[in-house]
This record gives sequence, structure tokens and C-alpha cells, in this order.
Amino acid sequence: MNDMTQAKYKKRAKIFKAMAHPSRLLIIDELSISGERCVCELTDMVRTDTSTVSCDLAQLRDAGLVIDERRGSMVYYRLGVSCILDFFECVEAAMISKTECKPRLLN
Amino acid sequence: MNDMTQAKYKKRAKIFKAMAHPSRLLIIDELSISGERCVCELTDMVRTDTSTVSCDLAQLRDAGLVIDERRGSMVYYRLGVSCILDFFECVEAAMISKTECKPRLLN
DNA sequence: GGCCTATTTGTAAGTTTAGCCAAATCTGCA
DNA sequence: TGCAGATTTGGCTAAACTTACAAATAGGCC
Repeated sequence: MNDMTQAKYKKRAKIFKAMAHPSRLLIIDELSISGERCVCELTDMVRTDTSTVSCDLAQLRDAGLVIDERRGSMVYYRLGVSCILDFFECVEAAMISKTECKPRLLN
Repeated sequence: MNDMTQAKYKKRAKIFKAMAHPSRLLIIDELSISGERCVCELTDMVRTDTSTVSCDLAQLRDAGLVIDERRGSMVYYRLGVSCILDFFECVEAAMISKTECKPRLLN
């Protein structure tokens, strides 16, 4: 694995690491449904400290997954990558089919 | 966020956590290209300890992303979810378009 | 300017993960 | 059975992540 390849995978890993947390996945889901939300709205939803949500959003932003926009005193976030939900659906479908297949193996 | 929702997001997070590492992303890429590989082949590729690769593969397996099959003394791994690569391409495309858009914002 | 609200950043403690080595399993073969 | 190669598991230390509190920053309003 050369340096360029290494850098490529590190960048990808950053994206996945950003998504690898229940709270941040909830945020992604919510943004995909409602279009955009401010930090305070997301804080109510995740039920944790504002600063924690802010950090989670910063992590998603650094990974390029969400876009922030300040309007007045509030900062609104929205999804930057549209394909996230398709991927969720695909993975979930694969997991369902996997669990459905398991009993067959017992025959 | 109720318990059922919490469980759903924890499960999703496990999948992303499994992918959130350069070595494991390289493994996924390699399996998507070559179809299947044994642990020793992947060890040569990742350039790390066999036990580390074995742990990485176990993590991918627990997340439902790869399938293992023992043939003789060797264990072969292959992808269990087909949509991973589509997702990579989509995310990468989004990141490229994002960086291309940035100069426009400077006008 | 001064105050209030919304958000971000810094810090610190607790938890989790990565990486490597050694030991244990498992398979094929003599 | 006993040996050799392939893979997995357990244990350990260093690094990274999570989380909440406190402090700092930014915008709106008087």
C-alpha cells in the first residue's frame, strides 16, 4: 500500500468514522427527512448536551457529509451527500436477507 | 429517541464502525475486485500482522459485511453486501464536486 | 455598549480501539 | 499420533473517541 493509496483510504475512513455513532446517524436521518435543522432542534432530538451535538455536527462537516449555514444567531445544518440513505437501505436489506437465510442453514 | 430506535442506530453504527479503518477499507476494495481472498493473501496486501488482519476480518464479519468460508486449512473471505462500492463512488463523487464548487464561493 | 441567546471550543475523566506478541485451534499429511 | 502451516484468541500498552462541564465567541436587541 503506497502513500497515495494510504491517503485515499484514510480519507474514506474519516467519512465512515464520522457516521459510526448512533447520535450522528440519527442526525443524518433527521436531516434527510426534514431538509435542515438548527443545532438546538437537533439537541432536543438527540437528548444530550448542546456542545456534544455541536461536536458531532463538526465531525460530520469535516467529513463533508453535512453543510452548515448561519442565519442570524442560529446555525442550520443540511445533508451534503444524497446517497447516504440509499446505502442505509441497501445495508439494511442485506442484513434482513442474511437473518432470513440463517434458519435455512440449519436444515 | 426510544429503545427500539436506539437499537436500530447502534446496529447501523456497528456497520460503519467496521468500515471506519483504512486497512478494512482496503480489504473491502480488494474483495470487491478479486471476489475472494484468504487471510494470508490479505495479510501480504495490508502489510501488518496476521492476527491484526484476522481481527479486522472478524469485525467485518460481525457487522455482516463479509462472509467467511473454510476450504482446507485456509479461510476465504468475500463481500456479503454488494452496495458498498456504489456508496464509495457516490461519496467520492460528492467530495470531488464539493472541492470543485469551493472556488465558486470565492467570487 | 451591555445583555441575552445560540453555538463553538478547551479541558479532563472514563471508555473504547489499534497493534503486536504469544499461546491456542484447526486442518492436512506422513 | 505427531508435525507443520493457517488462522484465531487473549493479553497488554498506547492512542483515539465520547461526554459533560466551563469558558469563549458570535448575532440580535435594548
